[in-house]
Amino acid sequence: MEQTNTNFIHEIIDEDLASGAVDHVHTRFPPEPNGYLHIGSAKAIWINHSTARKYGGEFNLRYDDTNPVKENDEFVRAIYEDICWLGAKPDHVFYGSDYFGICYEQAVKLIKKGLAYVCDLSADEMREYRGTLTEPGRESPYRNRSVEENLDLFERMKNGEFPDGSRTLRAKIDMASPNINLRDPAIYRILHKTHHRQGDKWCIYPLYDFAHPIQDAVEGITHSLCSIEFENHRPLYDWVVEHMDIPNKPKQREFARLNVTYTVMSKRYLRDMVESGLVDGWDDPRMPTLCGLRRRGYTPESIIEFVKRAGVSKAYSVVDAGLLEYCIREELNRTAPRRIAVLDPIKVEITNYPDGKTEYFTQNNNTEDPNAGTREVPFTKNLYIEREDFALDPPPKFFRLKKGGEVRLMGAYIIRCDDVVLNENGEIERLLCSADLETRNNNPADGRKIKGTIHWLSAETAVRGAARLYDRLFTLENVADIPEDKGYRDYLNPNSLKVCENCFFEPSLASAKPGDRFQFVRLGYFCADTKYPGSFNRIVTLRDSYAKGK
RNA sequence: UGGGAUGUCGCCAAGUCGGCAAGGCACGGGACUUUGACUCCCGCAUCCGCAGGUUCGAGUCCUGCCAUCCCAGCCA
Repeated sequence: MEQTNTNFIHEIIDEDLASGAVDHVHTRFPPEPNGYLHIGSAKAIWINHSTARKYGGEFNLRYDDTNPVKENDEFVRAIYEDICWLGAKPDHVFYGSDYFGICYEQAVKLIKKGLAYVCDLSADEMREYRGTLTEPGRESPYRNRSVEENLDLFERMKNGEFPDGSRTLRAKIDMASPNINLRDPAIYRILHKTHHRQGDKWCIYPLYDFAHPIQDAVEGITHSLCSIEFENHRPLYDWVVEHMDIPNKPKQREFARLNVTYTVMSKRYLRDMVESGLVDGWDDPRMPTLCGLRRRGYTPESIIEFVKRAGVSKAYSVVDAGLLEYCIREELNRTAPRRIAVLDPIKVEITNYPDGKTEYFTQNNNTEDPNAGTREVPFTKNLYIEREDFALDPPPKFFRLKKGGEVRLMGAYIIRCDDVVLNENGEIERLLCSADLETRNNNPADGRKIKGTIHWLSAETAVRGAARLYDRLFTLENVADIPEDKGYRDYLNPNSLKVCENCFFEPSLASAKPGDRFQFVRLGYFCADTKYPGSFNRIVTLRDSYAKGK
């Protein structure tokens, strides 16, 4: 990944470096292993990783695994895999839960300093005492327990003497603060639950606001870059950092998270869609997860490029999915081999072409890349063309095949449609065409211009297969099955997935390996699916100007 | 309605000490074209949430409004 552009985060760091506040840069990406990474995560990964690289610093992956009820090892593995795939292999991998001992020690020190206390209020009571946005909170009756009592109670919490929810450890800050996060936030809770990594070692768990700054401090993080909804937590983050006896004092800085049009970015909803069976799994090609995008055929480079182009600021924004599509087209136009596929075939018979004859036509593997070479494609009397490339009743400016009209078979002859054979239902059975055999490698001698060029396949050699067409990124089907109160319902598109079961491909595509990407000429960019052999996912269409009548 | 943050072209986003609005996507027009793709030209904010003020001059300073987002988990 190249680091050319800067942003306001880098300006902040430049100032810190210039003022001597720090002499190096160390960042981290701290996902909670409670789901798979998505394209929104890619922004956070890129910002933290590229910032570290730009300043020659280090980049940690740290699992923020302080809540055992939502986390598991499957997510831990998947996150590492996806972050590496993106090209942001971390210099170090840590687990927040490995610092539970340190968190505990720091909590004890806080108690000794009179800055934390054990509170016996229930969750409901605590909420009541907390006040509201406009009214200050009230102090807990347990707020002024003695240090000795707090120490004793906290130790007994740790030893498992109390049931879940019966007590918390709270930071003693200010119940009247206009910032609700500062109204004596709970920093430890009792939870008798097996942790995916720590097992049953602990029955008290530190909350995010307490654990996170400690994790950052312990790892030597200089800049803790996170999304903007944590801005309200910064005073608390600083409070914790201030009162820990850890020399490193990391700074939290915030940026706006990534939103993309038509895209559900909430991990909760994504999990819901997976668990309800609405999608194939976390790697369903319609999902905005990194593994979903990967299976769909997106490259890590295109995703990083998208994130970079979308930019970094603090303003709420929704980036047009068209930008992501642009990024993958731009890359694949340069790199993807061209192949021919006919998704919805219609038979064409070249009436003036000999039975049993086969000639080979040379096709460019990639017109954008002279080094990509060429390949030989067989031509025979019977062909398939795309049903859409013929019109019985052509609209204005229809440059493709019509009765009595001519069209160029790409890389081969110009043909004229002489007759249309219909079946008993009045549907097109096949087209009877004649080829201008003089036009193999050149234009007509009489100077007539043939505006349209279409792709074709020899019916004798084409191989059958399937293609899965996704209409727009991340849109899903079966809207009617989804309750109206689901937050992701508005993002769903009932026509999002079309499976073409009766496609034909160039013979060479039969040996495509899962993950191989191609441009199917005139149809779009496709990727051989990793789950269904012989089927191709459409990553994105080509820009389509005949839809606009140009 | 308390606090915090943000508001520059349809969507993102640059805009140093105030000096007279980058770029990308999208879109429109044209050239080229054996992918109506690609590529290449050209166009696309007299205006910077609104209203005042300061100034020779303000997107950039001041004042006051307005709008949107975040915060009342023993989630992160």
